[in-house]
Amino acid sequence: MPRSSNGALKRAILDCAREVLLEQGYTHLSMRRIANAVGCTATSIYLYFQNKDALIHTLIDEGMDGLFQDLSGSIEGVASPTERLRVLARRYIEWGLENPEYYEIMFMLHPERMERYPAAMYRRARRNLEIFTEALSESVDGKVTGESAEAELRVASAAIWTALHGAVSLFIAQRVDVSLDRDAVVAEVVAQTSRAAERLTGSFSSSTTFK
Amino acid sequence: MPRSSNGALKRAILDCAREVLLEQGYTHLSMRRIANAVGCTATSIYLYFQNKDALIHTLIDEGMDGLFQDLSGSIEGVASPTERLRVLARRYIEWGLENPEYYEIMFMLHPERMERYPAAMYRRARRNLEIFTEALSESVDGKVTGESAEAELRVASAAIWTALHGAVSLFIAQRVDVSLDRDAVVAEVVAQTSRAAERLTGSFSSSTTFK
Amino acid sequence: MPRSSNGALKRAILDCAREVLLEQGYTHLSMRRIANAVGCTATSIYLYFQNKDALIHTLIDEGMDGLFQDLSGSIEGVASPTERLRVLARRYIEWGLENPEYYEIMFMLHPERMERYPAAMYRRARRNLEIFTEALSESVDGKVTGESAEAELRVASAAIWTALHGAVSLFIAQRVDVSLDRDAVVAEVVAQTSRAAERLTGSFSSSTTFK
Amino acid sequence: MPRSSNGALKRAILDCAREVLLEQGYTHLSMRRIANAVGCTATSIYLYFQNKDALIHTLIDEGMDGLFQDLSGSIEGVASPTERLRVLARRYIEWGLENPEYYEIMFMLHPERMERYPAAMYRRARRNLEIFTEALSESVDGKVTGESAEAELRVASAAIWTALHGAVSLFIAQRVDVSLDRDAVVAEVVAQTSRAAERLTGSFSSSTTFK
DNA sequence: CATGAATGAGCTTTCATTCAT
DNA sequence: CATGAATGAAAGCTCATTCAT
Repeated sequence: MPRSSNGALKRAILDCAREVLLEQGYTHLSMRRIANAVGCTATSIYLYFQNKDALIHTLIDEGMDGLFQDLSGSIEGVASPTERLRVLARRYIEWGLENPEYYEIMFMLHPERMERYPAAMYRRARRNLEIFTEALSESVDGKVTGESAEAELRVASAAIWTALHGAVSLFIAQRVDVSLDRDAVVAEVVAQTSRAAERLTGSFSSSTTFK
Repeated sequence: MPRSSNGALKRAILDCAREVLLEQGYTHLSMRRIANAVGCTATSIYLYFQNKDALIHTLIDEGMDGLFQDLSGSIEGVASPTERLRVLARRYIEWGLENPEYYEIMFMLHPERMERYPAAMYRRARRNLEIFTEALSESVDGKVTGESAEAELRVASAAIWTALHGAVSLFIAQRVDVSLDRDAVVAEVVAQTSRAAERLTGSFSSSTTFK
Repeated sequence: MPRSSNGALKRAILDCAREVLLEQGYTHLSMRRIANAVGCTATSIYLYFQNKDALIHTLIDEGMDGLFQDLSGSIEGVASPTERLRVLARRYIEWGLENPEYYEIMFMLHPERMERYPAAMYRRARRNLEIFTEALSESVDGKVTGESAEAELRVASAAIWTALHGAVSLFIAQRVDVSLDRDAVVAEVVAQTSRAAERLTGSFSSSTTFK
Repeated sequence: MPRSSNGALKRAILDCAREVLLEQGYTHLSMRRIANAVGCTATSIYLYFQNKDALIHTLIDEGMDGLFQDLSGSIEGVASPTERLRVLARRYIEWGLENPEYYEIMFMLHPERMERYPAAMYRRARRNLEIFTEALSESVDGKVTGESAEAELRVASAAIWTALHGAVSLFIAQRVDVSLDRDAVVAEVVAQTSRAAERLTGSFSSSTTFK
């Protein structure tokens, strides 16, 4: 069953892997099943990927890149830094919900699999976090000072990211009560996270120090 | 290796399953490994649990109960509703980080395994969400009115929960940058979520409507 | 296809493994083939052996023990030390030719497989060499003296062993010209090796020093 | 990666095969690995060799020729027939230890692979035995007579060869106690074998007839 | 002359589960 | 109450080889 050459099969393998992922979940993602979906033998996959790890890493990398393109695209032309942060938050969740199969392997995989994640790919993946840190940084523009300013920003953007991730992952896992209006929940999460800037600059009453 | 009868072995199985879970992760949780840890045969496990699903569901149920006990205990004697919400948020994260093996199977499992989750257990699990809804409800005490008042509260508490879950799950999966101060991130997440009440009651400026 | 319990299958596995070994050679000795020969599934083998290595090591150990029993039995009641050495040499070759399948895995395996050979088994295996050293030692009885006496004996018995092994292994591998009288070759090898004692004691003319 | 045409690639394949053999052992010698080492595809190998067997046979043939050149060269100018035999014995072992990768496939392969060994090559390989027979023959020069004289010589030289092979193969397989002085063992083996002439001519006391 | 694409057979091993005792 | 014996399905992976280009 020869293909039209030129790596068309490689593309097909990646696509079908995502398909399997979407329909049967990561647990059932096996080389044989992928091969079956593609219409080739399991052996053929090894012509394009050194092993299963490499295949998955490629998939993750594609996902990371796709997410980053989406996020950076979304804030183009958005002038207000505050608004930019909000847009990012919203796009993150939406991208996750639109690409659950990517999202699952990107962020919901057992850490064991990630230990061997190549450094070059890791750097690309981090951009998805940095874009939040940057937006937050511009958003507070100089108002957060002191030695630990940068650390504070990184902490805050990590907190934002975890919150967004929580929403995406629970929706994907179908753990959020279906009787709730999904859009409303998303909006609420976005609202909660996108006020981080105000907190950092202390621009509202709450002066509580948390234990 | 006969036990003192009467389900002592059942207890041992559950405990050892958690042990295996903690030490080797869910991926490596197999009937044989549990049996090995217990000191019985894999067959024996089937005397107490219909199958692997049932065992895991029991484990999840125990975890859900443990979490609920912990959460309810934590707000006993806390008068301020606002403070109560904050305490709950903090306790949720802390419990998750203290009981990662429970948390992993409770909330980080592929939905496939949950599809068969028994209704009775499901109801018990929901209390962990409801406790947030209640706290939030008391926190806004009557200030959120109208037909959709209840829905709004449920939406808001779902949003809180997802944010908390995001933090716990990413920490467990070791996906949060290790160079960050974990306590600081947790504090930040707690801070972000525990201001939900203010939002609902409109007690601050932001009047943005989210697209 | 349940067996008569009590490890009868374990025995059958070992026996059939030897059978496969004899008929198809080590290269084709696979878990599946063994299972096929036994009449069980490959999985069942793992009930009795941790893995393929363990199975082969058991086989080797059995062979080593069998050889040792044979060798020690052969010299019982042989009074003359010189004659004892000759008998050992002859029995070694004969045992090898009678048990080619054992011999092949015992001494003709790639060292890679032997790296993991358990220490306890290794000690048992060494007895087959030591029995030669002892016989040689008694054979020269005190006539070889000096600091390096023991080392000399060990060197000489190693040389004897390698010669015997060479004959066995080449016969097994069918590399010796079939037109030759096998018994004659064996007799010649035995003759060559069993005069080692004379050499050590210098009881004949040859005083050449070998570079 | 086109070569300078005319079989340069064939040469590279053979050389790299030996390299792989030396570094990874026969077990890991696969067409793919050879191709990798050469820098061509596995398919290309089939342009020069009908199959893996043919490749290995060629390698064996080269080895057999190399050994023969070495052996014949070694006795040039050695006048004494007795000394010639000794030199041959020593060179055989040394050549084997210096070219373990050749030796392994030449003499330590499962007979299955040799069954298909081409007759022409087989004849060339035999010269390595005949050179021993000849040396032995000259060594006893007319003193061994009778109908079976030739057969006796062939038997004796086969015995010599097996002894030498035993030493080489066990050293290569790392089965000889590493605490022993290798040179001493080799010297001992050479000593044992090179006295075959004396035995044949009955030039020493031992009049034992071997059972 | 050389390759890229592909395969089928085979490998060791792990898994959840069943059944007679 | 508990086990020993056994299984079928599946996993990831490697191999020698073929064929059209």
